[in-house]
Amino acid sequence: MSDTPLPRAERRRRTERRILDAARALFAEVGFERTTIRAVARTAEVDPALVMQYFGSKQELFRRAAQVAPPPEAGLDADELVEHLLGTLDRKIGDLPQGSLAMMRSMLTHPEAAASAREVLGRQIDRLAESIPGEDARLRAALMTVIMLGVTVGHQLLELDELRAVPQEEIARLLRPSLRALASPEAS
Amino acid sequence: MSDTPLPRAERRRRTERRILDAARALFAEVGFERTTIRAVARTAEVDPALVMQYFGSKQELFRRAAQVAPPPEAGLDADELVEHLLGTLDRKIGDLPQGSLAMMRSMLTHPEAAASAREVLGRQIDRLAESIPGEDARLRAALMTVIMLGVTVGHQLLELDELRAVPQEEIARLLRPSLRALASPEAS
DNA sequence: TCGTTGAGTCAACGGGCGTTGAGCGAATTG
DNA sequence: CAATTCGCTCAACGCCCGTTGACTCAACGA
Repeated sequence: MSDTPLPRAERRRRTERRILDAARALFAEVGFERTTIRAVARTAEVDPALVMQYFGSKQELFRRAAQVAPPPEAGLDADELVEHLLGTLDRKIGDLPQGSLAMMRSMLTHPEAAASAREVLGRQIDRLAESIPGEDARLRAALMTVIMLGVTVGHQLLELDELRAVPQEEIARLLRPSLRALASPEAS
Repeated sequence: MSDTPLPRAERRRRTERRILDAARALFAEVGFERTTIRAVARTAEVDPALVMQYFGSKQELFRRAAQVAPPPEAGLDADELVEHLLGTLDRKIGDLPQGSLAMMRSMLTHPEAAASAREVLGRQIDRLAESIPGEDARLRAALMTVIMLGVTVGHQLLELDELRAVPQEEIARLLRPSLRALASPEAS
């Protein structure tokens, strides 16, 4: 068997990664307060003291683990914007979204997560508002944003059967007119 | 001064109420995990042991404090339904809504709160679906529900400036077409 | 080969938590 | 007025948490 004992630096990197992965999964699953350093360490098969040694504090570990997806780029028209938002719906698995879930899971109870969520949503609102005409662009942008927030919370965090039972395209199809109504102001 | 020493039963009732009010406020503000029996007792100006004596456990205290608003009645048509939903937007202050906030604040991190939220939202989806024609009524109802959820979370819990800055009627006005698009299926 | 580094462990700390049981003293009851 | 009830407090319990400092030992560099 290939038992090259692995160089020290590589071992270190892998261990840190394992801790970060474990933290991400736990933060995403049960949120900041119910995730313990001890549980993270156990999952990563490591001593709790090592988690502290690498990340300094639980708060800092959370900061490193809970990363959020970047907001959409500027310079889209209203329809492109809607499609971009709907496109974000399907990112369920993988690395970055797991971090986003951790952030969202904790945003109602952990102050720092709330601050971060506000900042990210604020940036998304800014981007959206640039592409929406009219006086109340910011409010419309905010509503589009919280609509997506609600769908995500209901789907990913509360795991509502009604949303989980159908493919993402079906949700996107039904949601499209609602978002369009907000993206392009006109007589209804 | 009127120093009628208050009958025992009355004192008891008032104390229990004070505890319940304190619990509601704290659960609504920081959620289940960060709310401590000791803090509730301090706020209600009472000994922590008394809270236990009256409510048995922190979990049971939460159950009593975090009550949710009843779902809409059945038998409305689509437009009435939309108006009913929009009407629920303004309940910011008062007693029952404080309980709802407590529930919502904790639903992403406290399992029992999550279960309760799922149940309440499920009932609301049921009610809405009854009044919506078409094959995908339940999915449409679910989307209307999570849209309102998103607005409420953004407004009441995350306290997004963009939503707090405008009167509730303005939000209702902009949201109405989006909800109508889901409530009454037709070619867009 | 041998001293040095550094990844990883171990045992313990101080503190806050939910919870409990004994007790006090004023309102109630006969 | 004596006996009893009961609202309420006090002091403590065991537990788990985040965090720390001393330690072990294999990989490394000279």
